[in-house]
Amino acid sequence: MPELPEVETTRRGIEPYLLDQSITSLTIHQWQLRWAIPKTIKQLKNQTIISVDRRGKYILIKTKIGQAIVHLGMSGSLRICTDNSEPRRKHDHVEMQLSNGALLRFHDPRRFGCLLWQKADEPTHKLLFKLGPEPLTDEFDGAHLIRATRKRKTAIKNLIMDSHVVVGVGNIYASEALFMAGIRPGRAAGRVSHAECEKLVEAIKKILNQSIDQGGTTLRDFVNSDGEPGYFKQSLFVYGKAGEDCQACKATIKQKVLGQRSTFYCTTCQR
DNA sequence: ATCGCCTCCTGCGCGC
DNA sequence: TGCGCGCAGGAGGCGA
Repeated sequence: MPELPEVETTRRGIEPYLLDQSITSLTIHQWQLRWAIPKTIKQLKNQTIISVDRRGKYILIKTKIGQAIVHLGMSGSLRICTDNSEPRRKHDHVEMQLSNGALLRFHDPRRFGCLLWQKADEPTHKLLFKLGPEPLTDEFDGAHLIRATRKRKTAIKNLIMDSHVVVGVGNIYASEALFMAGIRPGRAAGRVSHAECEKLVEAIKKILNQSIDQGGTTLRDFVNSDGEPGYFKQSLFVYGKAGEDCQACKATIKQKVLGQRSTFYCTTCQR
């Protein structure tokens, strides 16, 4: 399940193959993703890619006349094939042929991802318009989280996973960051102290940065590789560890559902 | 404005 | 061994 570090690693992995290349053909094998791919996506053909950016978990492939907006959902991946004999796999829904001979493939078994098109003269896409700050910028700081949490009754874990508050914090790292900050996931956001907000912000940045650093070593897996691209197993303290001993205090890691999502925490380390 | 539930889909793991 | 069931999950959309 791609979290922000995986998406950023994907962006870095594909960027060198896409930048300054023109799209010589675009083949859609499956139009029905989370939302149907718009027919207007065909405008990409013969356009030159001028940048490959990321906003939250959205990858933005920009040309002069507009940009493709790609989301990997939870099972999506983007891969580069430089060997044209490599067969298309099941669930390779979109193929983008580039002028340098590379082929970009969008693979997504569960089809929770999306591929949308936005013309350059249109206002910011509604999916991108209301997004909160990037977690790794200075804009996301303690003061921001304090502001966002005051008088909020929703669980702090739900709040940090809300993309209007901050983008890119997924279910796994939400549990991990709250463990690192010593905060119970279910606590009302408004009851998290200023000092704890500062701590939580630092924990989120640390976890995401660590994971991106690890991803850097797997960049080559984005090209001509079998299996899934270089997603990485960061060493996790609580996620998926229900029933196991907490590595910090030996208490048993608990699991509960919060906002319809599995949540893991240590009742001793987190208050 | 805020909250919480629903939904999309397939692969996997479990129990029998 | 094989089958069927239920769960997992990002995040927008919607009803209350």
